[in-house]
Amino acid sequence: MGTKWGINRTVAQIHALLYIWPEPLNAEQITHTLSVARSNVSTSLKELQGWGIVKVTHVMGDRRDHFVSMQDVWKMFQTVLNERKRREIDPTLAMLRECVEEADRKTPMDVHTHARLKELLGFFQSMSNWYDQIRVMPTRSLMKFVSMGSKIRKLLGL
Amino acid sequence: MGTKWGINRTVAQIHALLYIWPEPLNAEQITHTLSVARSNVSTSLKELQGWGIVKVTHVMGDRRDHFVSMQDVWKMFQTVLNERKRREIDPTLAMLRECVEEADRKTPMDVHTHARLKELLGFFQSMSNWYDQIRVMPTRSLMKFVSMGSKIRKLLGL
DNA sequence: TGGAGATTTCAGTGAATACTGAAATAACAA
DNA sequence: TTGTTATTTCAGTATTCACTGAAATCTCCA
Repeated sequence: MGTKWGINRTVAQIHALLYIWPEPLNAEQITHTLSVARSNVSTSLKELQGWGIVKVTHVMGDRRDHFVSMQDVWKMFQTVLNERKRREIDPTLAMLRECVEEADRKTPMDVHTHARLKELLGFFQSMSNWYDQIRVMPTRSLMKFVSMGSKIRKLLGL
Repeated sequence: MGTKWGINRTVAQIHALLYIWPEPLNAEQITHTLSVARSNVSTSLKELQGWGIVKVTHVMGDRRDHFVSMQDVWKMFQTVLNERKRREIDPTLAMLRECVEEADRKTPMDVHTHARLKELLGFFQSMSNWYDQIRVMPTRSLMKFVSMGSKIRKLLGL
């Protein structure tokens, strides 16, 4: 599933391994388990730390860095969502705003094109706000919120 | 943003063009506008039709196929979400179920590993249910639902 | 039924991305 | 310091994915 969402194989594999493994693993162990180059493991671990879902720990009497994955899937979901918003949604939003502004200035602007841009911007703005809601929810609330299913519509009277 | 989400450039470009363009376009016109090979346009259009967000139309006195994009961004969001669920979430879910079943049979199973698998399965199941909710919402309800923002938490007493 | 235009298929090529291994750097203990 | 182990960087290579252009197929009209 990872590759379909723009995540590279090694990164996904390492994350899966750390998620499921009961104890912290060092880079060497990961290298052996997955049969990939040591350097590849190093890069991928940095990537995962960049996303905030893998952390370094240390084990007694061992100089080497050891790594663990975040264990709470809901927390993990929030973390990744938050990071994707920051990296991908926010810049898109900024760019769309510029587009609309520029379109507003160019007076003989095609009315249809203008409408499409504004609709798109509106959508992204709503989504952005919604993401912000998810981000600040305590994990437990998020779980409840998502698990609720059909009750939501009734509650909101939609 | 497309490539980061596993969408290829040409496909994204063609979709953007059709979304913003006021009239239906034929493959020839797309080829010229975007400077890509005719065959590439053909393949990409098939892809977009496969996702259900582009449709064929015909214009009077023209044998050639013309193409239009879905115009309602919210509807489009639902359509893509729905398709991604079907293609990516559902198979993952099935595979996770198998894993958990197999783990249940193997009696001296690592308890931590088992717990992780179950947690992951639980998460995907919740998400799956939630997706199903989104799918059946009328566009207007979805808009309201997403736009509501902070009111949701209050309403749900979270 | 033949043929012109429209569309698709697909083998080959090109571009982007992932991965490796060697060398550089960093961390630390003696 | 100096040597040892751990980690990172990066140029080169491999792999995957995207794209092209030619040929095949399809569609429809005369």
